[in-house]
Amino acid sequence: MKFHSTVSHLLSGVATAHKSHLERRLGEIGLHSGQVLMLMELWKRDGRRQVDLAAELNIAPPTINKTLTGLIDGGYVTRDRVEDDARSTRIFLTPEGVAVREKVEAQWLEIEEEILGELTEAERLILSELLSKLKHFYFGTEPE
Amino acid sequence: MKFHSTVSHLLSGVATAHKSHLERRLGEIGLHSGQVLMLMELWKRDGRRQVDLAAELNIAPPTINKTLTGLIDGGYVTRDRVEDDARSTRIFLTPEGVAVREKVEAQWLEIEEEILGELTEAERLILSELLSKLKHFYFGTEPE
DNA sequence: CTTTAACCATTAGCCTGCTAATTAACAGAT
DNA sequence: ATCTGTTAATTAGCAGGCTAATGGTTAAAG
Repeated sequence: MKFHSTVSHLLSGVATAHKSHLERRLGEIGLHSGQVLMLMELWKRDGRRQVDLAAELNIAPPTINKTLTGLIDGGYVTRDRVEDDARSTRIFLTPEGVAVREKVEAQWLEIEEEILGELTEAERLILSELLSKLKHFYFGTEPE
Repeated sequence: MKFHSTVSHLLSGVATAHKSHLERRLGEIGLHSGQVLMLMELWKRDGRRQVDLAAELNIAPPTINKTLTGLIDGGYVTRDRVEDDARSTRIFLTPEGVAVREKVEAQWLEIEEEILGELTEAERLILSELLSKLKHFYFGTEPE
C-alpha cells in the first residue's frame, strides 16, 4: 500500500510546512500565526465571546484562551467582562490591534504570492475551490 | 482586504482541522499522527539516521527525536548506535512496528475516504497534483 | 599532531492544538 | 425558592512543531 500517494499524507506534509512557513514569515513582524488568525477574525468583528471565536475558527476554547492571553500581553486586545452574563468575556481590539492590520496585510500578501508563485491563475482558483470543500467538510462535520 | 479568501488562510484552517482529525482517528488505534507519519517513513526503509529522517519528513531534528522517543516507549522502534559513527543513531522497526502496519493501513484508507467523500475522482486527482506542487515548493524551498 | 570546523543527537523552552477537569454563573423545572 | 443541568472560562497536562544552546564525534586544515 502506498501511503505516500494519498491525499491525507500529502496534506499532512503541506499542512505542517505551511504552518511552519507562516510562523517564520509572521514572526518577522513580531506575531505568531495563531495570533494573526485570531486578529483576522477580530478585524471582521470584535466584542465577541471566546466561545464564539472558538466556533468561528473551529478551534477549542482552551486554545482560544491561550492565544488571547498572548495577544493581551502584546497589547493588541482586551478581555472585558460585561454585565449581561458574568460567565463570559468580550474580546475587543485595542488601537494597537487595529493599527497592526496594515503591517499584517502587507506581509500576508507577500506570503500568498510566495506560495502561489508557481501556480497559474486557473490553478489558484481550483485550489481555492477544493480547499473550500475540504474546509466545509472539516468545519461542518468535525464536531461530530 | 479580504484575508479569508486567500489560499493561505484557507489552507491554515484546513491544515489545523486535518491534523486534528488525523489525531482523533489515529488515536482510535493507539497512535498519534506524528508517530504514524514517522512509521510510514520507516516502513519504506528503516535503519536510517535521525537527521536523514528529519530531512525526508521536512521536520526539525528535535521534533524527530521526540517522536521517536514516543515510538520507542510504545515498543515500535529501537534507537541503536552503530560503530561507524558514534555521533549518529540508527532507527529500526521492531516486530511490533512492522506488525502495526496492517492496522494503520485499514484506518488510513477509512480516513482517506472520509476526507475525499464529497470529491469526484477528477477532483481528487487535481487536488493531489496541486498539493504535490505545494509540497514541492515547501519541501524544496523551505530550508532556504 | 593539533586545532578548528562541521555534524549529530539531545535538552530546554516556547507556540498552537487537544482533552479532561474545575469553577462560576445562568436557566429551567419543580 | 431550590435543585439540576448547561454553559463559559480557565487550568493542567500532553503531542507535535520550532529555535537556540550543549556536548560529543568526526573531519579538515594547519
